[in-house]
Amino acid sequence: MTTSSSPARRATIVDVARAAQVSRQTVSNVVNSPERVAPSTLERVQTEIRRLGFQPSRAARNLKQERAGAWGLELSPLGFGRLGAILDTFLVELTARAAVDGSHVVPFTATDPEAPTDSYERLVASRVVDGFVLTDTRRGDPRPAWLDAHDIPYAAFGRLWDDPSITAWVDVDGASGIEAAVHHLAAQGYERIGYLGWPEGSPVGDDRRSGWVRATTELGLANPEWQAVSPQALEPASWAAAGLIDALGRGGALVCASDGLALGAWRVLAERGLTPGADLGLVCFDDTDIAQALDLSSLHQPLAQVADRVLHVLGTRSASRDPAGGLLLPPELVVRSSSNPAGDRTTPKEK
Amino acid sequence: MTTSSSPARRATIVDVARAAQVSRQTVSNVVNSPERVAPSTLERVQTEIRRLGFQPSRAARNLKQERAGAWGLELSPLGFGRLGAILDTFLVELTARAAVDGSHVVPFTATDPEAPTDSYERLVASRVVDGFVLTDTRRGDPRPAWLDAHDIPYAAFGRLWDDPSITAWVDVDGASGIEAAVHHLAAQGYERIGYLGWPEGSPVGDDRRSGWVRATTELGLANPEWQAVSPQALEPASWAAAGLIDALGRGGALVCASDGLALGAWRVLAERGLTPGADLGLVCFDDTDIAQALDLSSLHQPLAQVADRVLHVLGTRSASRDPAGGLLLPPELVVRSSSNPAGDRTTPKEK
DNA sequence: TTGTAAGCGTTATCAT
DNA sequence: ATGATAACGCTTACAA
Repeated sequence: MTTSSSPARRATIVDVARAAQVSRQTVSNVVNSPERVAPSTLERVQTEIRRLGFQPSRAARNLKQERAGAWGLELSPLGFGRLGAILDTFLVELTARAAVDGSHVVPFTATDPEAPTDSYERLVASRVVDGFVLTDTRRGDPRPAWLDAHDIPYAAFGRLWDDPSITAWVDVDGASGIEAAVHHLAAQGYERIGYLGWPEGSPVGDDRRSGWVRATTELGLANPEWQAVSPQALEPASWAAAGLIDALGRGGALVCASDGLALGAWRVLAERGLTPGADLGLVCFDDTDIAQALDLSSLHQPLAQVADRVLHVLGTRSASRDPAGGLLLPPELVVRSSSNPAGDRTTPKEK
Repeated sequence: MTTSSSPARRATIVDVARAAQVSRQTVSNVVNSPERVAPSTLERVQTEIRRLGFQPSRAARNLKQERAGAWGLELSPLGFGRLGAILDTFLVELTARAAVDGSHVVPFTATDPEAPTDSYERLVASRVVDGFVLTDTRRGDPRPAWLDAHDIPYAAFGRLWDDPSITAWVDVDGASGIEAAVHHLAAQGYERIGYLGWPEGSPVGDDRRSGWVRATTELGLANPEWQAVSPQALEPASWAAAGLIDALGRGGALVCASDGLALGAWRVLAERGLTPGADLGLVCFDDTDIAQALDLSSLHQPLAQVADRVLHVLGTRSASRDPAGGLLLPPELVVRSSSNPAGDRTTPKEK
């Protein structure tokens, strides 16, 4: 900002037109349909565009085209800043992908918890966004129906559990991911494979658990006693994990519904002087920084792909009930030392 | 989206004008300078505004006012999705505060690491943002100088280390925070207070360490041997912490430059059957979900305040060299069981 | 291939 | 207190 009091004036389409000795329409064509411009003119104009650093004003373009070129994303306290949150990574991916076709992501926070759609209403009414990316979808979520009723485009990261006919979503296949984890652990030689999940009732949690049930049944390893539940907090997770670890014993393995729960299990192992992998197999979900830091095998959500497909759904202005919609992507199992029975990870010992 | 193929047409200022039998200028006045409108007209127009759900189009307003009403925020891989990252929380706070005066935050990612200012250039050139919020400032950061040279408003979360005359920043006072932590530990009765920090050379790390040096000197507890360094990764942090814990012994305490480093120390304690707090005091920095999960005392960064002040700096279109600028906010020490010598936290024991 | 005209929705200025 | 006019910068349709 140095000394001048107002920001530098930026070149407009007229400046370029004047400099290149053409009409402003021609400049517009150079930018938007270069193939309709004679090569010589094209180059002359492009040179001036570069020289002047011209970029079309988004405001003017938006006004004319009656679209914002932006998608709203609610930053819910549920999804951000919590243990094992992955939404920050999703935001990064979404932002990067949106930029490819010149769109933007506009984050916003809910203002009134009583009226969850108010912020959505304001943003479309003022044409700041063309539509929304939903996250943290839940049963009884009022947003999809409201958006549908108001004819507002949207796509969700997470299944829309209420209405199977709405297919404007992309999600990660938790069940098949957990299944893969169980098979991986079995292949590594772990014989008793338990599951630490969230209390029944959450769609995501129930889905993940079903993968464990399916895989252990398939392998003839099913045992309902090797299951425990805990909310997403360290203390209860530790207690639940402790019980499971007792039941499974050395040589057993534990699949956790989240990295946060796995932290509880890891803590118990650490306190008992047990090494993840060597003494007890451990695989978790989400592959957050925690899993990476603790070197835990984890199911990595393909967030870049999710972002890509979410934007695709938004881009194709087909109905939210497109029967081809509803995409389930498999997570990728990242194998680390915690599921390696020959675990060779060393830890500092007392002097 | 149901069946119709285009989104619903939103009411414009003309619709309201027609419905309320006034000119569109009067509607504009009702919205922007209600005091200049006769009470009866005011009410009539406001009723129509509500009835039609009218909101001024941002694109039109932006075009007319030649400002975007938005601030750009680069999502750097450095700041997001890493262990102990707090930028996601900062983004939430920034977004919420910006909304108060109708502004938005537009996140973006760098496209070319070789040309770090390219994305900035594009965003201002197309008038998507009026300026920027900088994070992850570092020595030799090319952005402040570039923004200054191009007369683009900005404010940084984090000191601008290169040029003390640039004061468009807000930061958290790491040194005084650590100092407070040391005093707190001393007051709790811990006698030997060590420090686990990052290798010398990072301005943030050096700043934090200086707080430890200052406080321990002041208290007559200085001992250069009670210091160790490690990069922000679990394995090296554990090794460094192990050495320190040996040197400090029971009844000592450890201040860590970050929650990530503290995780390493916590792990060592766990493996040795020691309880944070009761056996060894532990205080860390950032108060991320990890500190909360492990019940570690931690220095909480006042991100809401930082966001508030950053927007204030951007709002007042004073120069970036305003001598009144450069605000250092104290972090708040959140005391948990890890700095309580009478530590009463129970952990699940083996059956 | 290039240029002309109109309009997107708003607000600042000036007149009534 | 209210309204007419012009302008912000761009694109779409149409005319040359």
